[in-house]
Parts: sequence; structure tokens; C-alpha cells
Amino acid sequence: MKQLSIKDIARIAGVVPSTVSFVINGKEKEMRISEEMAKKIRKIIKETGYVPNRSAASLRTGKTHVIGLIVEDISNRFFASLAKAIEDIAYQVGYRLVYCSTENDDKKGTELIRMLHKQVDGFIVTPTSGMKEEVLKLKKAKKPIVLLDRYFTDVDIPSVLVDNKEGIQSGVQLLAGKGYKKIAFIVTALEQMQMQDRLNAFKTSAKAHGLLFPELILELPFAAEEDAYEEGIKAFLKGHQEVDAIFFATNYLAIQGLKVLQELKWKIPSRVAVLSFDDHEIFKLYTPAITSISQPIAAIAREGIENLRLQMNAQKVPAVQELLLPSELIVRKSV
Amino acid sequence: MKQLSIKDIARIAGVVPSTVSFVINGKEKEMRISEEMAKKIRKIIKETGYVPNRSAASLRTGKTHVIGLIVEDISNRFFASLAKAIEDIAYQVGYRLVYCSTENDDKKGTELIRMLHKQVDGFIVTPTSGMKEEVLKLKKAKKPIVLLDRYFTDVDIPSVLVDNKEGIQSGVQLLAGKGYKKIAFIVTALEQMQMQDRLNAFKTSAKAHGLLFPELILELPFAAEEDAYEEGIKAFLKGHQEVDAIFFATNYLAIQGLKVLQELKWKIPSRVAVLSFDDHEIFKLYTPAITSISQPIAAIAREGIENLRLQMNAQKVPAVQELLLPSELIVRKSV
DNA sequence: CTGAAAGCGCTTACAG
DNA sequence: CTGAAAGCGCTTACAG
Repeated sequence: MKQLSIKDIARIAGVVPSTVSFVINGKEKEMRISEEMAKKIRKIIKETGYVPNRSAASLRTGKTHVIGLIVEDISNRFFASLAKAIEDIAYQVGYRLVYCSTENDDKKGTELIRMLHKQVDGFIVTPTSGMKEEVLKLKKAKKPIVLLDRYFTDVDIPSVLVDNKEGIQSGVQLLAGKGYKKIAFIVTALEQMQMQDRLNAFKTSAKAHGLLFPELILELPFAAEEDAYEEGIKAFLKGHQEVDAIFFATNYLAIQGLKVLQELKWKIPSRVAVLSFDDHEIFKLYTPAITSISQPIAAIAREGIENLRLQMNAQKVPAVQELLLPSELIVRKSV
Repeated sequence: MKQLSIKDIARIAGVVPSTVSFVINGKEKEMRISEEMAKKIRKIIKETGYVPNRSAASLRTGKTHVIGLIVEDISNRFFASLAKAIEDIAYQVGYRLVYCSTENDDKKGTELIRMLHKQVDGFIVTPTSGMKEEVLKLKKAKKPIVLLDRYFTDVDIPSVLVDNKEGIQSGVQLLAGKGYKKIAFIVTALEQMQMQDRLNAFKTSAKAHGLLFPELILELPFAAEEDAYEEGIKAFLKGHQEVDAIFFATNYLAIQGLKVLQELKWKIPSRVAVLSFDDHEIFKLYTPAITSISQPIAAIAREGIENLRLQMNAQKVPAVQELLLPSELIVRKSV
């Protein structure tokens, strides 16, 4: 059974391929094709199960109706949720998604962008710092792109970000309000802008409350294996018995931290309070449940696609370059 | 700046487009193009940053070098990990991935397959039961497809499955060996073959140990919201105080079950042992850590792609129709 | 509304 | 090795 082409449909309908094409692409009004004819053609398409060949259409129009989603690691909870949220919206508006993971590897990220350039109409990217140059090239080539969750300094690329500053502030305020005096802040991956933002926000905010102790800020080197953070956290806590609250800059650090606290037998929250940026399903279930600052994943996805669509449709960069979405403080039992 | 085409490269190299095409596609030997010329052409391609237009090549060859990955929900941990493992292998061998989630909706799954049919060279699918007909159509159309984790009865479609029977057996054996007498088995989503397999394996295996009590098997109706299982589990356990071990057929049930056990203040493992099919990162961290039967995600991905590639390359279905991979019992503290 | 045709950028069979 | 050409299946500008 040969695949049907637009010619076959045209022959069956007794019209010329152009007419079928117009109906498929919703231009029947514009082309003043009778409603009757349009109906007939749609009926034939349905009956025969004809599906247009996208490669051909893409070759002709230069549009692929595919969006490239480039994240750090699709198996990571945050990115997987983001991918799902983006998928939900993208399919609704007629776009497919190809995804790929950079694994935080600049070279891989750059290669992926280059490889997908002609295969996608636009990119949604959570960039690694080393992808800056390649992203600038995309901008120069007027390829639609929107950055999620992370960004570059000194570069005007549309981006949808979480308001890290406000989120951290609300966390510090919660801890300060509850009377904690010696708050540790544990962070890693400082080459990522959002991590820097969180750290800076903590410093500013803790200082404002008179609670900033530089020795209680632990900056861990980035580790590929998350288990690797355990040791550093443990050594740090052992050396800082005065700590009465720990603010983790991201959920995977908090998860490792929880393991350490179990080993150390530091009870939460009586011995030490725990608070994490970026929620995780574990936190809800843990005993005691862990208070966290949740990122608005659905909103990030929605705004990201919306921005990208504006670019893809209008061939121009929309006015709002940077969107800051609020996080949400979810108070549980650990503070 | 206009996009470069193969003609431009040919002009720069002073050859005809065919020659460039042969070099790009690694046919220079076959076409007896001099190594010198091939090198020159490759150099020009590199310098200019020329990337062939895939739409054009696809239109000509009928191959897209894209694989359609259709899972239940990309944001779910199991599928996200699977997606990552598949991505790792697929990109290595030159394939992109488009993904989509069926959300366990037969109609959506069917639509997705139909929509992607001409856009992908093959499908990797974790099917819902209602997709059987559409999958059969693919088979009839000789479209490469491989089923992961789930399958249909009475249909010969290549599939890569976990050996649920052996996994459940090892779990029952562990519980029996430790002397548990009243083992509850909690299951849901019985329209999924793998769930049926687990239930049947439990019955057979428990019976063999003289530990099968039909009233201790809880079959919960499938719920879109996972929280919905909590109530059913709670009512069941309250009514069966004799239970001294619970075997959850899947991890999300176990997670809800853990919540219930907290509320009921049933200590693990002193009051009740807990065992779950399908590992989860929560289990490692939970206090006590939860024993589970882990599915071999990397192996599923590897074998799935391998099988698909055989089909895509050979245009025929490989001999092995069904591959059964062993699970792994991870003994922690909850049993 | 219909018809005829060009052309998107490739790949490949054919002739030399 | 080179050259010339056809054709994959669409979309669209043009003439009527």
C-alpha cells in the first residue's frame, strides 16, 4: 500500500492539488473555496487517513513545526516536569518537541544546538554557561529562542526565570521569624547564574536580619554524582555545631543533607531546622515533612512557549526580554 | 545571510553537488572519489558550518532519522529515566527523539501515533491497552516499533519487558524466608498487562509458600490522582490488623502506603514489613529505607533501541519477539 | 474558484 | 571520477 499524497486526494475529490492544500491549511476562506467543496475534501482526508508529509511541507515553507527542548538532564525531576508541562502546551498549539540533555556539558550543548538548528523552528533551552556563544549565534541568525530558569549576563535573550531573590528572602524571613540564629547556607554549581543569585540573595537577606555569618556559608564544588556532596556537608556540620537551621540552595543538596542529618542524629526541627529551595516529592513524604520554596513549573512552561510562539510567528523578538515568576514558600514541619 | 545549500559547497569546492552528497553520506569510497577531494570537501563543510537540510533529505529518502518515543507520562520518574537512557543511546547512533505522553489516554495515544507516523522512522512505545489496534496498523504498514515495559496478548510485536514473575517471586521468597505470615498485596491499574502479571505471580508464588490469603489482596481502581489511593489503603489496613507485611505492586502505591502507615503509626519493619516493586529514589532515603525490586532501566533502553535499529536497518522484524530482562531485588531495612 | 508550474534541497540512477 | 537530470510532496504566486 503506497502512501497517499496530496495528488491522490485531489484526484479522488476531482480537484487540483492546490485546492486540497488550501483546505488543509485552513485557507479555504481566503481562497474562496466553497464550504461544500471544503467539506467534501475534509471528508475524503478523514476517510483515507491521509496525513500530509511534513518533510515536504518543511522543505517548501522552511517551517518544521518542531521545537527543540534542550535541558540539563531529562531524567531529573525538575526538567522532566518542565518537559511535561511544555509538551502539554506545545502539542495543543501544533508543535512537536525533540528533546535532548546537555548533561551540563558545554560542548554537547553547543553541538546539539548546531545539529538541530535546521530541524526546529525554535529552541527552549536551560543553558549551561558555556553555551553563551552558540546562543548568541542563534540570536544573530534570528532563530527564535527562549531561555528557561537560567540566563547569561550582558546578553539580551528572552528568558523566563524564577524570582530567586524574592524566594530566598521569604525563606530567610521565615527562619528569622521563628527565631533561628545560626543559619547555614549550602550551595553548589555556582557557575550557574541562578545559584549565584540565590547565594547573593541569601547574603543580602541574612545581613538585613543581622544573621549573616560568612563561615556558615558552604560552597561545595559541583559534583556529577550527587552522593559526593554528602561528605562535604557532613564535615561542615561537624565543624559547626552552633548551626540551628540549614537553608539548602537546591533540592538535591537538601536530600543529601537529610542523609547526613540522619547519620549525625540531628533531629529536625528540634536540633536543626531545614529549608530547601526547589521542592521535591520526597519533601512532602519525609518525616518531618520538609519546608521548601517551590518553583512554578507550569507557569515557566506556559510563559516560555508563549514567548517562543510570539517570536516564531512574528519573526521578531517580543518586547519583554526577561520575565520573573514568583516562587512559592511551602511551609511544612521542618522549620 | 542566506543558508548554505549543497550547491554552494559544490561551487566553492569546484565540483558538482552529487560529489558533495557522496562525501557527506560516507559514500566516497564506493563512488571512488579521491581521498584528497573528500578531504577538501570536508574542510569546506567545516569552515562554512554547512549543515544539510534534513527535510530535503527526508523527502528524498523517506528517512527522517527521528524516533518517536511515546510514554505514559514523561514527568514520571520511571519514564523520565527511560527517556534519558534512550536518548543517550539514540543520539550516539544518529537519531533524534520526539517524545510525547499518552497520559494513559487511549485516544491521545492513538492520535499521537497517527500524527507522528510519517515524521519518524520508528516508534518506541509503552502502550496503553487501547492502543492495540493502532499498533497493529503500524505493524501492518511495516513501521518499525518496539514496545517497552508493557505488551499486548495475542499480538506479535517486538517487546522488551521486565521479568515481573521472577521479580515478584524473589520478593515473596524474601518475605517468606523472614517468617512473615500474613502478606498483603496491593495493586492497581489492572488493565495494564504488567500489573496483571505481578498480581498473578504473587498469587502463584504466595500459594507455593502456603501464604495466599485472597482477602489480603487489595485491588484498587486506577486513579488519576495518586493521593486517591491513600484512603483505600487505609481502610483496607484498618480492616486487616493481622497483616504483618505489605507487598506493593508499584512504587507510587508504596509511597501512598507509607503515608498511611505513618498515620496509622505502624512501625516498619517491627509492626509491618514493606516491599515495593519498582524502585524509587525516595526508598533509599526513607527511614527505614524501603526494600524494593528495581527495574533495569538502562538495559530496557539499550535492548529497545537495538531491536528498533535492527528493524529500521533491515526492514524486517528481528527473530526475537520478546525479551525478558531480570529485575533486581534491593534489600534495605524495611523487611 | 480552477489550472499549470516553479521550486524548496536533497539523493541517486544514468550516461559518459 | 564528472555532469545533467529527475523526482520526493508539498506550497504558492500567477494567469485565467
